[in-house]
Amino acid sequence: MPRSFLVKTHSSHRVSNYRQLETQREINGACSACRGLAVPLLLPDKAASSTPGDPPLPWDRTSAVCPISLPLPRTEEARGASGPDPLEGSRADLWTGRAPSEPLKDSLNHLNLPPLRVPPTRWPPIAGPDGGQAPDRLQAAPGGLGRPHCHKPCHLRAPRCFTCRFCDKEYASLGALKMHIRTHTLPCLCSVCGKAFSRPWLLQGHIRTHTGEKPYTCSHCGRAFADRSNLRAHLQTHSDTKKYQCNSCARTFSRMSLLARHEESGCRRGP
DNA sequence: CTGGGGAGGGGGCCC
DNA sequence: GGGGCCCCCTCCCCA
Repeated sequence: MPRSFLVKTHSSHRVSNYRQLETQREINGACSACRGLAVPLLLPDKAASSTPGDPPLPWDRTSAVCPISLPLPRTEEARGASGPDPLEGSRADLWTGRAPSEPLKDSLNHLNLPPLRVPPTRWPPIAGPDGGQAPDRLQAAPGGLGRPHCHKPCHLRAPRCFTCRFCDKEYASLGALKMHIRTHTLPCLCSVCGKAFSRPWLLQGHIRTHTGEKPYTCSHCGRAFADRSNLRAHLQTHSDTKKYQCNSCARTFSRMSLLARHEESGCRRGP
């Protein structure tokens, strides 16, 4: 069973757009693990800010969340040369207090998050749909991250378990719970594009998409990849034996996802 | 429909 | 206990 399968099984739960999760970010402090991560290159055009005079955007306020230093020259020419930023509206929504865009509001409703406190001194208020304060989704539980005891039937056989107050997942240790909590709070923020991640190394991998760094090289063809997993998947293409076989037609595939898509499309060839 | 690259996610393990 | 890293996975997109 895939490990990720344990948490999110339905595609409807997948958050492919980080606008949906940005409001969940841990507010009351920077992610210490992300300190020191830097992007030593020019900002791509798509990361340029909006028009001058607009309120400052997240990447201009690195002190707000994760203080990832970004000593980048950002000229007005670069700002002006870029086209409209598809994420601009949502970013501005989150950091300026303007009412969230409709997709963002829908996402918030979809997430159905429990409340969590937002310290007003560290985080700009997010306007709700009616122009008032947004629903208080980030309010922390009194005195902790989660519920230290189960008050319902618990699937863990541990004498004590910790339940995530965001999604009711249960963990045998507080450390495991804290790690899980990060997937809700997303404390690691990319100062280039504003995307948020649960862990520093995820952010590092994302930063490579900005830098173009590809440290993983295929020993067969020399092709480079930014992500080890993608290299591993690529290595499968060099393999004669494909791991995943269709039960109906015996075709083999290099990836489970390809097999799944093959079966979903309706394999009628038979064995 | 298929193959593959790119991006990102989660839990577990080790130090 | 925390952080870094690993492994395995999914989803999206394009040719």
